[in-house]
Amino acid sequence: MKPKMTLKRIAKELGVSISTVSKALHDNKEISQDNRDKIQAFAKFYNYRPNNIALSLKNKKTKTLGLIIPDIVHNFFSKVISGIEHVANLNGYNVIIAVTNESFDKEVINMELLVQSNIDGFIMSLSKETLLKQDKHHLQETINQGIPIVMFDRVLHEIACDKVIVDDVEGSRIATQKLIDTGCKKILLLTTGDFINIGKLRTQGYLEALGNNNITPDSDIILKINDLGNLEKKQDNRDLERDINQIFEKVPDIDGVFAVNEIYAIKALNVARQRGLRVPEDLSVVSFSDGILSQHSWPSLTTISQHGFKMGERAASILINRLALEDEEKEFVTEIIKTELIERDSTR
Amino acid sequence: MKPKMTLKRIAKELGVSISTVSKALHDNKEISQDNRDKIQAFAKFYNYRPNNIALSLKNKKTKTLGLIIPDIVHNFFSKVISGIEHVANLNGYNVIIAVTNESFDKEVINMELLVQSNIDGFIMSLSKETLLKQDKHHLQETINQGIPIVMFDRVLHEIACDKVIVDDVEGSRIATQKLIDTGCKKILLLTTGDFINIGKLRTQGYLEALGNNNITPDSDIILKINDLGNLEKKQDNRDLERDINQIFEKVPDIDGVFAVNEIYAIKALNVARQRGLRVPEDLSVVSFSDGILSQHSWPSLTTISQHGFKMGERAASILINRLALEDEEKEFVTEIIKTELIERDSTR
DNA sequence: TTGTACGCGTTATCAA
DNA sequence: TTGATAACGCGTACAA
Repeated sequence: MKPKMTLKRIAKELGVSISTVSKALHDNKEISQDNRDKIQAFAKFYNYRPNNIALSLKNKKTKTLGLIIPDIVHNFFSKVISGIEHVANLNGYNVIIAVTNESFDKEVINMELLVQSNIDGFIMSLSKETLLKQDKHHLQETINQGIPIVMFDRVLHEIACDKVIVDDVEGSRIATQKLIDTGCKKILLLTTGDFINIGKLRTQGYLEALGNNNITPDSDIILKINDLGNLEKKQDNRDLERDINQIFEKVPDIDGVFAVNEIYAIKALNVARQRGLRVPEDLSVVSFSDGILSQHSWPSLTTISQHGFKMGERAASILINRLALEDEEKEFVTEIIKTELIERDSTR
Repeated sequence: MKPKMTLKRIAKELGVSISTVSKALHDNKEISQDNRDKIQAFAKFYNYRPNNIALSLKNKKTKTLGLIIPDIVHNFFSKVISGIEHVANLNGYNVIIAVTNESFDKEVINMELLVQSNIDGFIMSLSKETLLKQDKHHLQETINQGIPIVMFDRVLHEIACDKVIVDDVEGSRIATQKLIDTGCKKILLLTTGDFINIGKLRTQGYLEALGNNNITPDSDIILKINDLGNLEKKQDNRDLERDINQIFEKVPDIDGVFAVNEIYAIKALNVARQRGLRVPEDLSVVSFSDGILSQHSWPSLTTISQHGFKMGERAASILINRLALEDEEKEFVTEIIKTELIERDSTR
């Protein structure tokens, strides 16, 4: 195990000073062509690479981005990470990922840890608990420290920073309209509690679509599911199926379902099967979040794609651009990623 | 935006020397109790945190782990990452993730990049292309540079390093045996090309189970699928369903399917549906890799769980232990994570 | 054209 | 009990 090449070692071996080596490697004209060639050849031969830590210490930049997400075992977030990774690498940035597991405390701790790791900026999606508590002191604090934040998907609009979001209202409107267009009259909405802004917004889109078509909303067929954890992981989410079933019991002529995420949609599919309803003949289903479940379920789900990969790409490039600007003057932007209706077999 | 607190600033404010401050903050008895109290209080008040970069420069340790994975949008890898994150954070380590997209070149480049970021060690799962080419120079090189590697799942046994794997042979044997136990006589195997060692090993387990029960293997019902990319993402994987269908055409009395991953199993489910076969009454299906698809498919899939989270945890703690040892003497270990049969609705 | 010296923030050694 | 100094690796302003 050979020790690492450094400017110092090169200098000693070649009998010149460190700064000569440094300049030569930067192809500085101050240094004679002869020496430049010699030093560069030597460095190349021994595969010299400048020490990033030393550079970081000097430049006060680590070329590292901190990424805070609620959950990594989640198709949407995985896609976002992919997108972030992609443009980060293109620009010579590394990405450190920290997972909050939807916990406010872990979000705060992770951010502090990453700040101490001297990351240059944050990309983050807030935990459910943070959204619920509406506690944003840690966010404001990091911004005050001069560390820029780009929020995506789950954002807090009161915070002055860049944001990348999906037009949840529009996406839901389109989804609901699709159901109406294919003849649905009674559309069950499966959504989250209002404290999650995406749940709230998607509910709003649903209501707007109904309004546009002069359909009176019926609170009996709006189910707000309050789960703080991660439903995908829970074994005991039978409860949800039971709740959905009860609604069908009460309102048997439901002919459409709009679910704000894939899991809810799958549950609806299961209930339909239990009740002998054919999808899409008797019941149409549209889901938000185009993930792996939608593609492989039976029947495959018509969904609203959030373009997670693209969201990640945009978030990363916005952050990297801001970091490149040095002096903070550019206005904060809120970029809206267009959603897209992907038609599959769960609708007519 | 206030400038960061440093030893130097504290020293100046308090009118003492930098080294006094440093010692006081380390509660060094050399420094008078008075001064220690004063300095510590001051530091606490101004929320002083030592600069990790400076520490890294001195210690030649970054407390950062490099993670190289083929694909992040993949349930199994996500779980492994979760496990790694978990123990890494517990031990004060950060994790930098790089994705290879199954490409050898990206694997090489990413490793070089992370080496330049001065990560302390690697955790990695090899790309399909690397397995195919059997090119391992980049692995050997990093090891020679004194950077430890822990490989998981997709490993190369010729490389001297720690490894965390699943007993693919045993898992497959158990899966196949389960099918045999429930009465299957003709079991279709859906596997990958042999160049992927997990495909090879799982095939071996299948064959062993047949042998144990005096069943003669039939090459007509062994389908080796050669995909280098990521099948999950391909739209045109209809081909696979067609191929499976053809086998059923040829061998109509197939009554069981063992698939080495979830996607293949889902495809089998689809083909069964097309052919009017009831699962599990007419056809039983067992899959490897317990992911989100297995839980939510219809019927839900009996699978072999690889315990991805645990694999990640073990890989990380093996690496962190080795890093703590400093001088390399400990023997390399190969840890085998027990698989587990998770029975769901696709088997009787 | 080359080299010296300093600073980034920290710790450790040695001198006062 | 305290402080000055060197060192980690690099870049650069300035001196030679």
